[in-house]
Formats: sequence, structure tokens, C-alpha cells
Amino acid sequence: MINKYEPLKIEKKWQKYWEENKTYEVQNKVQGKENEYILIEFPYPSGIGLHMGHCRSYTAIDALARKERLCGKNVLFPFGTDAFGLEAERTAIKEHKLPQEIVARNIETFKTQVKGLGLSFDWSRTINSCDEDYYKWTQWQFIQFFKNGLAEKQETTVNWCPNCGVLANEEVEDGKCCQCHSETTQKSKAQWVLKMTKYGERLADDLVKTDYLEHIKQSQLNWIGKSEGIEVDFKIKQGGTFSIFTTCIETIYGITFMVLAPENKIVDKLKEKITNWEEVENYRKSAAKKSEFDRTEMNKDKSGCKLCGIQAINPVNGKEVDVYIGDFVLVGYGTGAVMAVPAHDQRDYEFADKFGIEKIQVIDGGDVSESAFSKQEYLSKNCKLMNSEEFTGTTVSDAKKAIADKLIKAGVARKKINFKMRDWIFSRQRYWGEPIPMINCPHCGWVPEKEENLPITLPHVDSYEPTKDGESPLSVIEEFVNCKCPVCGAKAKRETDTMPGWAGSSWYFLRYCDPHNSSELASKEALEAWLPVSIYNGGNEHTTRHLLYARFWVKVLYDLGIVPVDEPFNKRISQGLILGADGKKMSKSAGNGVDPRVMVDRYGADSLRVWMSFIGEYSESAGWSEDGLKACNKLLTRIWNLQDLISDNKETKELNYILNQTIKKVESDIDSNKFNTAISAIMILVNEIYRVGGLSREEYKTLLILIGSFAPHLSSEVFEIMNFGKFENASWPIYDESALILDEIELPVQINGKVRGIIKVPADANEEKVVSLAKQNTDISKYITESIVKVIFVPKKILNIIVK
RNA sequence: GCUGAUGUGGCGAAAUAGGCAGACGCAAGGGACUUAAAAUCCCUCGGGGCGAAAUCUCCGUGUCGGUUCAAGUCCGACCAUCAGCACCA
Repeated sequence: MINKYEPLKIEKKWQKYWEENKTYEVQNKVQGKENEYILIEFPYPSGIGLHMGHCRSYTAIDALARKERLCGKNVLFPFGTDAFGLEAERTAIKEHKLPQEIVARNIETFKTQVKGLGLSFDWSRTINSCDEDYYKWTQWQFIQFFKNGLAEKQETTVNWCPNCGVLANEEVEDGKCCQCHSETTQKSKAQWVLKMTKYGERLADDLVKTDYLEHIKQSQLNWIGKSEGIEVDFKIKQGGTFSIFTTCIETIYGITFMVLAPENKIVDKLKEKITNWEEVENYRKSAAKKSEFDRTEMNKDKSGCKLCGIQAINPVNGKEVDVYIGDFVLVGYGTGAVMAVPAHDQRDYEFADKFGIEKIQVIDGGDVSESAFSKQEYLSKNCKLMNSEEFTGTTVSDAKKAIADKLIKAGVARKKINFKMRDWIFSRQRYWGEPIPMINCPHCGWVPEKEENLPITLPHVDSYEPTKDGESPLSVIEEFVNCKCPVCGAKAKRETDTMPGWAGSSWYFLRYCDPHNSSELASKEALEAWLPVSIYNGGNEHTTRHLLYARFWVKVLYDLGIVPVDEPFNKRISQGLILGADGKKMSKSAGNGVDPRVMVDRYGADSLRVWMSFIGEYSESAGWSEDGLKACNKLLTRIWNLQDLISDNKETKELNYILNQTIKKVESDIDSNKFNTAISAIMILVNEIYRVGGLSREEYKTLLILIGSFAPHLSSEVFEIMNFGKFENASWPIYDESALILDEIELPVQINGKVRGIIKVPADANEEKVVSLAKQNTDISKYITESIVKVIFVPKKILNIIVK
């Protein structure tokens, strides 16, 4: 009689064994093995520690990594922590401690908890974004961006909270500060930006090279917001010109006014000629007070102000129209000016209504008496133009081309591609981030720190809370600020802004390839060995921005010859949330949280791992239930207890078919991230083994390998008990295709589309044979009361007999 | 508003390429073992109808239509939920 299944005991034993034997440490090259890079997003090590969400993705992706290893791949499956950023700083401020202390403590507990799940990470490659020898390279890369004209200091607007100072976009919720809830406003400030817009085109177009989920690609495209159109010059009657960008050049004959962004510099140039300047100034002031949120909130009333005394001239017909400023026009997009065609654009329509401006319909086929006949509607309808001189009667698509050609020929327009995406504001006026390694010299301007002086480390300080004047807390530390210009040696000031939380996470996957390299961020050989990442798993919340930043970062490094690929990730997947038993998101306040450690102590890590895989479709959210966990514990106990049913002289072939079928199913399911059905296939196999009443050693070994990706402790232990050798040295079983071919199959038979019976037929039976077998079956033949008019036979699937 | 996804028993969910809807599991009910409980094992389990029975019959995958011998799956319209984007010219 075998011992009882005691998960807690065996799990500790094997975790210790894996750690001591460095079982999952991996070399960059192994003779005769193909490399594969499997990546999970490195977590922020919060003080609360591991939560269920981590367990779900870590254990599922670990199952994939373990399976790939047994399939003979050399697998890189690393782990690290992303401890820079706002969250750590806030926790530190709350606890009145230094972020450095908090982070060190949290990382340790986090790692211990992760190890308790028996994950097959290569612990020798662990990195942490706030370690000096890591962020040294983040800083080094910033300098490369700068040297190549991709980083520059720009005057930009920042979110400003009267209490907390400068806020990151993610700290502003509905126009309010997420901490003190006061109204935020916009303030102008010189900030470092990375010129991501230069890569807009490639970031959009190169998505075809990737295998991301459709909605992930879509939101990348959405964020990039590429739109192709025409930029057209408009003369101002009173002198000067300005340009507008439009994607609907076909509506140009419908222009009845123009709108400029309030901040547009042209307005200043026209000051002399504007007869209501005071009114204009007042409007500009009130617009400046509004936050970005107020400005971009949809469905609010259009506001604006006429520039009295100013007319613009439509280049197609010389028509003079009034010019307005209005805050629905954004200075940062396009040219900060629009042509207004109220009949065919809803915003222009509302604006025209408010100011009593006429509307000219130029696209036929819609009604403009209530609202605009906009491009979303007319583009799909093959409409024709009206009121458009020589273009009247041509179709929209022809007119688009013809009008553009005419204007381009006349030299007043050109094709243009615009992006919604802005450059990446890279400065934070915060303490807990990588210092930006730049120095401002009175003679040389902005110059990078000498590379041999990196890293520029964060000074340990007493106070690091955000300052009230909006400058970085580092700015008040004299020893940090004062320095010498690396070029001319003059007294100079160091940049005191730090990098955003996204910085370290934009390249950490490169560092994993060569984490201890002290002379470069990673060697070319190491990067070539592993990149691109074959599968990358991470949370849904920050997928869009993180992927965009990381892709941009890698493209820059690729152009500089540092990285061998221009797309870092082949495939991106996301796990669904684990919800509380009440179906709501697990949270402290809802009191529905479940601590994974408690569950591990109660049932063992293997049971939790299996349950996290079985709980549901991987990408969908799933509700927690302890009963489900119990069921998985039961499965493992049943597998353990099979030790009693081994019989070596067992000659039966009864399990042959189902065993091979299960191997095939589990293999393909893990490959396609259908972990839940992989587990159910194993359950079916185990049920069948119990029904048959015994199995051979070899069959048991196969079962243990299949479940071993999910329950590695159990399989390791039973391998040892059964003298199967070391589990990590096992090979993934190869299913026997011929065993899956049955001589005889069960075929459903329908009469008039209704299943009336199931008959056993030879697998290769033809239609004639099958029909005659069906007719011999009295359960079926009793329905054939009239003459057969049609027979549909799909081999191995169905027989449908139509009678009439 | 736009884009994308989802909608199947009491519950979590399956269903390869249009071919037996509800695999697998939970909960529930019944039984075996036990002094008893736990554990374990076995049986039943979408809904209605006829009935002694089911291997009978009708209905059933958000709603309404369509294509097809055959639709959870394809097409059209709609409803609901979730996510991302949101005055982007």
C-alpha cells in the first residue's frame, strides 16, 4: 500500500531540489537544441504580495515552458521585478520609509511566494528595474536616443494639481487628481520627450509582422491613429496664409467658415487686423484654463469666438469665409486649424448652429436638416457630389482624387499622413525613477553625462515627496545638481527629472538574454540567440501603451544596430481576471479577495496550479471557487493513487487509443493556450484508467508527464518513487498516429436532419455500405417510411437520409 | 459615438473545417462502504409532455429573420454586457 498524497511535504522537497540543482538555469546555446523565449511581464512587487491573477498567468505559462522543455527546446523563462514607479513611491510615502527599503523588502517576499508555486524560472537571470547595474543601461540607452536626435527638451503642457504638483497622465482621473481629488489644470513646462511620432508609420505598419490578438492590434492602431489626407493652404484676405489638414477633401466646396485652435500662433500674427481682440483674448484665456479632459470631453457644447475682420479664401473657388477660434480644434493635432463643412461634419454642424452660419450640402444622397451627413455614412454609399462646380456629379471616391490632384498641381496642397499619437513625454518630477543622465551647461547647452560615469545614481535622501513648485525633489539636493560639464568642464547643472515607470519596462526582456553583462546592455550573440520573444503574456490593463513603448524602443535600438530584430514579440496573450466568488473583481474593500498562499497551504501548489488552468478559458475572466480547487486536488489524489493499480504484465491494449488521443490533445491545447481543455482531457483519461482498472508502468509514466506541466511536484515525486529517473529529464511522449485510426467508428444517422440512431461502421466504409448498414438497423429503418430522395454522407461524420 | 470581444443548463464551461449541443468539473439528489462522519466508489442530473419504462416525443445555444440536407458555428438586423479609444479634422 502506497503512502498518502501529501502535497505540502513533497512540494517543499522539490522546490529545494530545483533551487539547489539549478534545474531550470539555461545557457544561451545548447548543442542540438532549438531556443525558445517565453516571457511573462515582470510584476511590480507590491507589499500585498502575490495575488490570484499572478498565479493564473504564471502557472499557465509555466506549463507551456515545461512542456516545451520536455519537447527538447532550450527554453528561456525568466523572472524579474519592476520596482521603479509611482506605486512604490506612494507606498513608501504612506509608510514613511524610503522606497529603497520598501522595494527590497517586497521583492524578497514576492520571490519567496513565487517560488512556493514551483515555477520553472531561471533564477540566475533575475533582474530588477531599480538596481543600479540595470538602470545604468536604461540611462545609457537614453543617451543613445539623445545622440540620435530622438530625445529632446520640449515645452509641453503637464497636468497640474494645486496640492500635489505635476501629475502623470495616469494620476489624473476624470480631470481630477487621483490623490487629493482637486481639479487639475494645464501648465506649460519644459520636458524631455522621446520622438515616438517619427516611428508612427512603422509602429502601425509592422503590426502585420506580429501574431497579437486582433483586439490588441486594433488598440495599437487606435492609439497610433494614423490618418491619410491632404494639407491645404488657405490665403488670408488681410495677409498671410495658414494650412489645414483634412481627410475629406471632397467636401471642400462646402466650406462656410474656418476654425483655428485658440493657441494657434497665427492668431497672434493677425492681432493688428482683428477688430475684437479683447474678446478673442478672453476666449483664449478661458480655453487655457480648461484641462485636457474638459477640452476633449465629447458631446459638450461647442464654444468659439469669431476673429472679426478676418476672412480666409477657399483655394478651389475663391470664396471668402469667416475665421473663428474654437477649443474643439486641438493645437497638437494636424496644423491646429480646420476647414469647417457643417453639412458634412457633426462638430462643424453644431458650431454653425451656435453661430448662425450657413450650411452648404455638397454630397448628395443624405439629409442635412437635422444633423450632418458625415463621412461615416456617405463613404459606404457611393454618393455623388453636388454644388461643387466641375466636380458636381462625380462620385466621392473620384472627387477625392480629382480635387486633391487639382490643388496639388496648383501648388497649394500636398498629401499628408497624420498621427493621433504624440511624442512620449519622458520627464517626471518625481524622486523614484531613473535620473535622466543629462547636464545643462551654460556654454554647451544640454549634453549627456559621460557614459563611463553611468549610472547616475539616486541619492539617498530624507525627503523625496513631490515639491509644491513642480520641480523634481532632486532639484533641492545641491550635491546632486551641481556638476561639471562633461564637454568644457564649466560649472553646470544636472537634470533633476527622472524617467517614467514605463522606461525600465521597455527593454527588460533584452536584459534577460544577458543579465550580468557589465560592458553592454546585452551581447549581440545573446540577443541573437533568443529574440524575438516567441510568446509574451501580460495583463490587459497596460497592454496598449506598454507594447507601443517597447516596440518603439526596440525599433530604435534596431536602427542603431544594437538589437537584431525590429519587432520584439511574436505573439502577445493576456490572461483574464480572477474574480471573487461573488463575480466581482477581487479587492480589499469588497472583501472577496483570496490569498493564494492560504490555498497553497490548504491544498498544495500543484492543486492550485491545476485549478488555475482548469478554471476557464485563459483569456476570459473567471470566478474563484474553492470547490473547484478541491476537485483539482481530487484529480491529483486519483493520479497519485494509481500507483496501486500498476501491473507490469498487463497486456491489454484497452488504453492505447485514449492514451494517444490524450497526448495529442494535451499537446495541442497547451500550444494554443487552451489549458482548461488540456486538464479535462487528462481527467477523461484518468476516469478511463479507473474504469479499465489498471495500467502499465509505461502508461503511468506518460500520464505523469502530461500532468507534470501543471503539477510538477507530484510528477517529480512519483517519478522518483517509480524509478522513472529524474522528471526534468523525461521526454514529452510522441503519440502514435496509427493508434488513433480506428477500424470501426460510430456514425450518427439522421433521417430528414434528425438523429435517429448511431451505427457502427468500418472506418473506411463507402456511402453504399453505410446506407445498407443503416437500413439493417431497425431503430433507424422504421423512420424510412417513404421513398429516399437524397442521401448525404460525410465520411466519419454523418449520414443524412432525406425521405419524402 | 467608434473599434473590438462576449452572450450555451442551477453554476464554471466544452463543441478541429457547418455534422450527435451541454464533454470535463462544481453544486444537488440517490446508493455502497462506515458505529458515525470525513474520505473513497457507483448511479441520476437542460426544460416540457405521454408513460410502467425510455432506446418515445416536442422544445432548447441573447432576440428576430435568412442560407443549407444540416446552424451554437455562416449571412442580415436588433438587444444586452465587457474592454479600449473618444471633438483627431
